[in-house]
Amino acid sequence: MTEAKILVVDDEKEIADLIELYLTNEAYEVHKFYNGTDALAWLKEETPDLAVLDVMLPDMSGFTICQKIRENQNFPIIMLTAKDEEIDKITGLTLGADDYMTKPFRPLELIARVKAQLRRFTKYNTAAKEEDQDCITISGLVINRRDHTCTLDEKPLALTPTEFSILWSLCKNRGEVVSSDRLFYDVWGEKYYSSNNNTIMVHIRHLREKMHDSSEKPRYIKTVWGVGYKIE
Amino acid sequence: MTEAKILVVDDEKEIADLIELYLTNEAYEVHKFYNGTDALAWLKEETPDLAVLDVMLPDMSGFTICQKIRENQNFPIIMLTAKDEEIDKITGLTLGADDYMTKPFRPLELIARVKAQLRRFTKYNTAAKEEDQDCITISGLVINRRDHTCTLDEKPLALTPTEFSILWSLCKNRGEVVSSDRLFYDVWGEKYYSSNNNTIMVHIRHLREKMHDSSEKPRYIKTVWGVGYKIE
DNA sequence: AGATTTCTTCACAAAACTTTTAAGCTTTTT
DNA sequence: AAAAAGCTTAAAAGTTTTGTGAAGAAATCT
Repeated sequence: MTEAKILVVDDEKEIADLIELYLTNEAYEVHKFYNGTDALAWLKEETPDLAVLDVMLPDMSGFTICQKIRENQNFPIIMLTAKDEEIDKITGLTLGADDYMTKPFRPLELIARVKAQLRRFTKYNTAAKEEDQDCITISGLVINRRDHTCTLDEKPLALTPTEFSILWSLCKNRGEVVSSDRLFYDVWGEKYYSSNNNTIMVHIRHLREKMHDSSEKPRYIKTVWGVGYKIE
Repeated sequence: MTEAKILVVDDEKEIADLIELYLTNEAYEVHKFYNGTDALAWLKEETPDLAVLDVMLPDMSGFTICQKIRENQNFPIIMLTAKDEEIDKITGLTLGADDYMTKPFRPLELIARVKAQLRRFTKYNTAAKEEDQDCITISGLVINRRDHTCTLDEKPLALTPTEFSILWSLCKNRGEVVSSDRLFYDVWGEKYYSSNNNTIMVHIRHLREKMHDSSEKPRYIKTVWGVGYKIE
């Protein structure tokens, strides 16, 4: 791809300018904005080949822009996050994005990632996004989102709505650690986002009870200390 | 890279000469200037592979040179700052430098960083390498940031969060020395920045224990005396 | 409304992890 | 060769995270 069009949004002027400088040196066409509103307005008229978004913007979250973009477009997005923001929060919320970097970052590394994403995108552009399933089976455990049922070794599991959501989130992200923050976000949504209680732990306990799973040597829901829970 | 061309600008003659000495010993081609004007003049004619710039110069700030360079070039820049300029640490990085060191510094560490930057730069510039940003494999050692697992010769390694972060940082910077300060910054973030204890050393020991690695003849985590640790 | 189920909070115990401390060892410098 | 600086080790002390039981609040059902 020659002279890809790149959208850069960051309210810290120096950083935005710096990124622009580096990208321009690499012969990219840079469109730079210091706030989300202007960026969104521009996005209505034009479509970049890639976007670099800061998470913290004065008028809106970079996540919001990311979501808006994903509503109808599929080009790569790289998010910039502050170092002090908890890493779980980042991984939890950067799902719509294709990559992220923590500030302060090495400009050259950003360039490298921009190039990598552009390569990846042009390469797999044709490949469709993963289709979402309604039923997941994990060794004896069957969970169905459509009719909201769950069975374990053929026997039905009666789950409460919250329990079901948590288990669904874990199954959907099978093999990955899902942090408490992430679970909270998945189940309760962004507005109730606060993880300063052990609500999730209690639900996990109930889930494990109903699944006859122990906390020490669990068959399904495993505790990843200091990180979260996972099912493999 | 053989015989990289390196620009050194520092008005303190002893320091500039010292840096030149060390770099020359490493077979680099050094171009040394005691002020910014001469350096900029030289930059109009030639292009180095890397630059080491002092922040405090008699005629202009090192940042100015840095910015001038960044107007049309992308080679790595390492800034030298006085110890008391705490804020400049960040500003230096964000204004276009790729690394920085506070004076007084250990010459060996500067060399390590020069090498690291050169390696990184060539790495970034080499042909398309479809690398997985979340999973690194180093001869038998596999570390995955996404599912937070680590295996050594197929066998799972149970790591604590801190151990995991340290090992990740070392693997991510594979081949280059990571100083204790750098590790501290990577793992704990800037707010807890203080390296006047041997916390890291203890974690390194635990890591080596779990990896069945010895400190005398380590397979993975190697001690680079006076500088830090590295994995190759 | 009253009963039932579900969800959240709290306090405390247990487990796991991190940091500190201190002593011994190795490398580098003087 | 002695001194200084840096690294390793081990164990104790401190902290954080997770698990559990029980109780009260909120929602749902009858």
